[in-house]
Amino acid sequence: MLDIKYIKENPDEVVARLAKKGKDAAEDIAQILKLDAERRALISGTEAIKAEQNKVNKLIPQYKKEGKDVSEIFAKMKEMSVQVKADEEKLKEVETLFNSLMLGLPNLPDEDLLPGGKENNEPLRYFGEPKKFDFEPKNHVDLCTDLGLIDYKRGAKLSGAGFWIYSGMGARLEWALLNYFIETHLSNGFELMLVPHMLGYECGLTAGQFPKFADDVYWLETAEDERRRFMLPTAETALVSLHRDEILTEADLPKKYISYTPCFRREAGSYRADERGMVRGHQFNKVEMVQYTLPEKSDEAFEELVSCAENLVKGLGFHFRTVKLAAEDCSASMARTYDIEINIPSMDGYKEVSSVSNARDYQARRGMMRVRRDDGKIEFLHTLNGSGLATSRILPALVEQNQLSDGSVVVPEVLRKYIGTDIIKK
RNA sequence: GGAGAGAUAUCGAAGUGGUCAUAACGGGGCUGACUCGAAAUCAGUUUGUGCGAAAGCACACGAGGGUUCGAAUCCCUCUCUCUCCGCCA
Repeated sequence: MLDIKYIKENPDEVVARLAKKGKDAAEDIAQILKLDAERRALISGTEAIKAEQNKVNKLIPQYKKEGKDVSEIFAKMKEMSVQVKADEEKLKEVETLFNSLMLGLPNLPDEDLLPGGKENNEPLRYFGEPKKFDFEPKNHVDLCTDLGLIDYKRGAKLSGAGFWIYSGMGARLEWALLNYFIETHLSNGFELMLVPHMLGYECGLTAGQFPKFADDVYWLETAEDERRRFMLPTAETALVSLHRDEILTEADLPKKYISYTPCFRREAGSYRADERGMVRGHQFNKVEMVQYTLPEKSDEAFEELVSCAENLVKGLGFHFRTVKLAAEDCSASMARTYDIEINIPSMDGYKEVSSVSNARDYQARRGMMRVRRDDGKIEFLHTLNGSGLATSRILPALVEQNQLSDGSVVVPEVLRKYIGTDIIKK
């Protein structure tokens, strides 16, 4: 959520910056400003009556004690109470509309981002060289099937398209990756949290996924009188609500969390022919990093998260690049995002394995997450998140980049201690 | 699944229709006094949100509704916590 005071003072700038994100917000902003004026007029009007009510109210016990007639006062009070009720109803209407417009506004992109979409994404740095093969490399679907790493058929049997089973060495490899990620993060001072995989609506709202993208997640069927819950699409949705409605102290920050969870996404209509195998499924495994920081420390934390993600990929020995996303390619909640993309030889170009973002105070405002400064002042803190990492793109890249001419796959050094072998053969 | 109890500030807790919400009483924290220092003691201080240029005003007793001139207090719905019974990895 954006700051209404900021919008009020800089409406044109807000519209211009949102335009960079591909959002024409001129009408919404105009409407918001109108509703805000209405809202404040109603508030001060109602409060004046309430103050009068309170004053009169104090007289009643006194009058009664003295045996005076209170019927006149009662009549006056009734009148005021009717007025207040009417005003409050109106206010509620205005605020409902105001809030829904405010919640619909995306975050402001940072000033230095290029406008527009993917075409304006800017690669910042490359690591390593693309893999060259002196034989015809196989794609990861064939490799994984041949080596018995992934059982696509039985995955589909169990749950349908978009699901697969990690089997045999594939499951070992997947688990090894997760172990490698988690151990690395722990050594970098992150705290591991194992969170619920079913979440309440407020979590999605705070993270910024709701109300707009509420249809992109799986909702659990619940009884009429039961709280509605959805399967989390990323651990960020849980981790970013950890401190909802809390006031942390300056000494509490930064909070550095990681969590491993499966991620559940409907991915309705987004399935593409070139995304075979496990590149885009309804369930995938991911370790997520989240930081809560002081506002002035979030840029530093952002760089830290990017390098944490980069180091994980480096550790696996992969060629990758880090890309600064153009404004429109950043998700709605985020002020800036860098993607780490690796090369999957059978696919054109690069695929995202990590996305690191700074939400600044956007999520903090939605979830009332604040920090009490040492001088006693209270302000919104900043939240950041990044994948560290999602395995569903790493494993295809791993088997494709590390394949040998006989179809076996070399296990990266860092994973060997978890698997107990340096090569996966038929 | 059945039965019951509860939710008030930083913690425990009082308040059962108005004069009792910064909120009794007790503890904790902070500041000061006493002290070489500490403990003990004494004094002071210690919620958040909204509106407002400010003074200030309003709101909040788990959440949302209702009754009433007036609700922490009465009524309804929901959320959460605890206890007992049943079931159970």
